[in-house]
Amino acid sequence: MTPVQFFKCLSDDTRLHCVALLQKEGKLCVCELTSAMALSQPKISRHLALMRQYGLLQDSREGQWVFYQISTALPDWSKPLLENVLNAVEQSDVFKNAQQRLHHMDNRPEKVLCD
Amino acid sequence: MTPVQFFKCLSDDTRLHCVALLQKEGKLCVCELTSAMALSQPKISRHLALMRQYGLLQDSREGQWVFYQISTALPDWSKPLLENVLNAVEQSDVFKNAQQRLHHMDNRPEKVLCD
DNA sequence: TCATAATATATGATTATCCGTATATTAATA
DNA sequence: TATTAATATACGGATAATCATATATTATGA
Repeated sequence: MTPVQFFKCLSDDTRLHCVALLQKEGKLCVCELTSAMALSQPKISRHLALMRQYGLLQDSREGQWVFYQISTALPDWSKPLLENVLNAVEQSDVFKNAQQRLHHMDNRPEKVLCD
Repeated sequence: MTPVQFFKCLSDDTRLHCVALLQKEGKLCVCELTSAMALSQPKISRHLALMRQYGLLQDSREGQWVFYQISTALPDWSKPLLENVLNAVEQSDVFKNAQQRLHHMDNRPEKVLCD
C-alpha cells in the first residue's frame, strides 16, 4: 500500500466511516457494516474490496459471514496516521448514527474471538 | 474542511508531495514548488488552489510571488494526522528528488520571515 | 507605457470514480 | 437437492478528476 492509496481509502465518506467503525469495533462482517451505514450491500462490499486490495483491510470467512478488520500487517508509516482517524470522525452525526444502528441490530453474528 | 476533504488533499501524488514539502520547508512559492516537483505551472497551481479552497493551505502574496503554507488555523483533529504525513513520504524517491531540485534552484525568491 | 515574470483560470478531452441494478458465488439448512 | 442468507462481481450510466494547452491577471521594472 502506497501513501496515496492509503489516503484514497479515507477520501470517501463510506470508506472512511467503515474504517472508523472497524477501528472502534475490531471486526465486523459485511452485513453489520451494511446495517450500520444504512447503505446497500453491493456498495459496502465494493468499498471493502477496494480497501482489501490496497492492503488496508483483511478479511476472514467464518461460515456464511465474511469479517473485515484493519490489516494486522500495516506499513509502519501508516500506524500513527490510522490511530488518529477515529478521532477525526467520532464526533460526526454520520458516525454516531452508524454506531447506534450497529448496536441496535438484532441477529448480529457471533464472532470467533480466538483468531 | 471535512475529514474527507482533508484526505482527498492527500490522495494525489502531486498534492501529497506538495504538502510534505510545505511541511518540511514551511513556506514555498508556486515557482519553487513547480521546480521542485518538475511539473507544469498550471498543474501545480490548480492543485494548490484546491487545497486552499478546502482550507488545508493558505497563501500570501509577496510582490510577484504567491507563497503557500500549511494553514495556521487547522481543525484540531487534523493536526496529529498532518504531523505524520511527512513521515509517510520522506523516504520516497519522488520526495527526495523534489527536495534536491528545490535546494539546487537558482534565483529562489527571498522570503519575508516576519509574518 | 511596454515588456516580462509569476500566477491563475478557462476549455475541451480523457480517464477515473461511484452508483444502482442485476446476477453469480458460497455456505448453511431443511 | 432445493432454498435461503450472505457476499461478491459484472455492467452501464452518470458524475467527478485530471491534464495539456491556451489565455488572462497581477506585479515589476525598464
